[in-house]
Amino acid sequence: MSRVGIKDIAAEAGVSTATVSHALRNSGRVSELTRKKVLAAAQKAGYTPNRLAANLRTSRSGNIVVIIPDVADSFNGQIITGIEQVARSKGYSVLLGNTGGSPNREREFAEMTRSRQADGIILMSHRMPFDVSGGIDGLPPLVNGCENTDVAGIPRVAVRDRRAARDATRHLLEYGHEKIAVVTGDMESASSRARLDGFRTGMRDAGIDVNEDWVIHGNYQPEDGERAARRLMSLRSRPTAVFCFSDEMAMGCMHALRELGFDVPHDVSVMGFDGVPLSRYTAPPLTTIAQPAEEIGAACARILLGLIEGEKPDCLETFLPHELVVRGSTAPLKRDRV
Amino acid sequence: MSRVGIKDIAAEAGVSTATVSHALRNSGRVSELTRKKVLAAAQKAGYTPNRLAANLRTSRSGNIVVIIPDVADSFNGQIITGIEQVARSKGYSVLLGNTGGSPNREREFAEMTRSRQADGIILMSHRMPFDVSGGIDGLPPLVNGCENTDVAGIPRVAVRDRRAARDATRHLLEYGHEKIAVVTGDMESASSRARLDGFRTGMRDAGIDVNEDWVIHGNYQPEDGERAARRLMSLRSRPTAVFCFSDEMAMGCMHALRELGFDVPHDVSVMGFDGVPLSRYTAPPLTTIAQPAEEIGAACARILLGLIEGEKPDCLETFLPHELVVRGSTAPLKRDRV
DNA sequence: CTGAAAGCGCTTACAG
DNA sequence: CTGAAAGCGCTTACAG
Repeated sequence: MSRVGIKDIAAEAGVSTATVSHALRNSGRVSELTRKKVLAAAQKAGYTPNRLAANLRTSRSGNIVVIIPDVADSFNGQIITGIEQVARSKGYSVLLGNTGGSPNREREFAEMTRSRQADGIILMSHRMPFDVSGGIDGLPPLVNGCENTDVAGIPRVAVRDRRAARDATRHLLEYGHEKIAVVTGDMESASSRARLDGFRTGMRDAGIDVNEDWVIHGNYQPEDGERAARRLMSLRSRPTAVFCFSDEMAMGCMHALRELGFDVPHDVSVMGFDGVPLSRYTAPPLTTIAQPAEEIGAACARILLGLIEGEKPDCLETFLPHELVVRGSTAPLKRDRV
Repeated sequence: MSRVGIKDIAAEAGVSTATVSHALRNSGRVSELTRKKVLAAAQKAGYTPNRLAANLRTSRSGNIVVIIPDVADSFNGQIITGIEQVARSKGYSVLLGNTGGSPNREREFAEMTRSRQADGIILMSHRMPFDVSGGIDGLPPLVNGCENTDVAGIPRVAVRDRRAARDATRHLLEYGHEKIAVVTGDMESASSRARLDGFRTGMRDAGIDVNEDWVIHGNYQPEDGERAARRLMSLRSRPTAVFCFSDEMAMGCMHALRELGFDVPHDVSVMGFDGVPLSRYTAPPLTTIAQPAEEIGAACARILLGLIEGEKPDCLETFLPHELVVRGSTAPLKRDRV
């Protein structure tokens, strides 16, 4: 592999290593002629700069780490795609911090900034992986994606969760549903709490009491939706609609309902949240609140790279628009149903 | 951030930097007492080693790069999960090389080994991103996941694609289907060609001719399955079963069939390939060939890390077992159907 | 078991 | 516009 270094190029081109370095990085401090000479020598020698050396010298790794519970989750996958695109376009690489939701691993990945393996962090978690009791001044460049750490001063990109959940609720209300269940995300998460709050607000505005037996806590996975559906349908009094805080939970929910002999949407309407690509393909296709996942990721990356290069972000909260996508998994309430 | 270096720790502990380095890395060349002293000093100073410096010195980045078409794809997501787990357990980090199938980007990410940003590559592509006309001796540590580059000497981890596709075909044949369509992956890919070959073998063994109008080429995405279904159902002579080379295509296929008014499985049986988590949750649940995706990723990582540390792999081809998972999307052929 | 010192391959003031 | 030289913060023979 590339055993040839900047010294060899300097010798070959008959200039100093300083000049080679400038020419290679196009710093503009080198005459056109010299630059050409250097480039030719580098080309001829098949030279590739050793980034490890440049990294040490500049104290920058050129990496960002994205701390995320599960890469294999559809929504997370989209977020990462957006992050990667922007990072690459600006010469950065993405380190994968897959945590499975473990606070320990979140902290381990966050440590990569201290050990200089990463220049900044995109954090898709509601937990702050650093001690901020002494303020946030010592923190590395850090951006929150979707989730909110409840630490003031950390930039964040997300949809307006509260409003989005209220919009979902209104959709079900407009369809005549009053017996509405929700399957939440982790209630430690401010974003999940905001969604629940949006649901409650929507219900209150319509003058309808929330049945607390129909508030089931999940964690965004299909299994959680499945379990929730079984629980709900075993109740004496059953909901006519279920609003899940993720599409994957909605898929699990629909699956369980079907197995229990309920028809979606005629017996029970089901809504999701996220608008993942596969939500179009379920049977029936899923009504959902679509989030611009790739753009959220892209915006996170843009803000983080700005932070790394020393910019102050324009604003701490960037809200991207959500969209109600009505498909076949919700239907107007049949008043005469069993 | 950590402005304190090994020199500060050395001064604090009253030893040399060499000793600090040994103590910190537990090289065993330091007395227990000295080690304790050093560790205490490091602890007290809140010292975190600068990996950039260690990297330059040892000429190892501690990173591997995974070159993959689409992180957001369910199957790819599982593979990456397996890779990440093993890499982390051995102290390596994973750089994300999302290519969207672009040969250019594949090459760019592959260059990260030349620039020392990565110590090795897991390549989920059928294209070799290096010039191997002069042999494979100059190649960096490299492992092929699932895909096959057709370059001899590159370790590879996959299922037996040919056999797996034949098993799928046999399942449909056992259900009485003879009019079987396939939706393939990229035919540039040896793995997709092997699956098609397995299908043809299965058909031939049953003495049934393959109708070439029913061989549709896709690229693993739901849209491809959708398009294939529309094409197939517009034919004068229609298949009674469709075998898709990915679950996502099968989902798209089922969706289109439903929209066209066909019932799955009673009018048309549909099979997938991969066994992604969501395949359980489709309606009807998807019959598929399950691949041990996480284990494939894990095995890739294990072999690659071995290669990086100088081991020769036991064998160049590691085949992991696939499994036919029969669910509701396939059914015995109704002889009397329209 | 411990230390003095070289060096990994770049970048960057500084001087000319 | 160009060069000589210091130095980023570690690790590692080498010597004792």
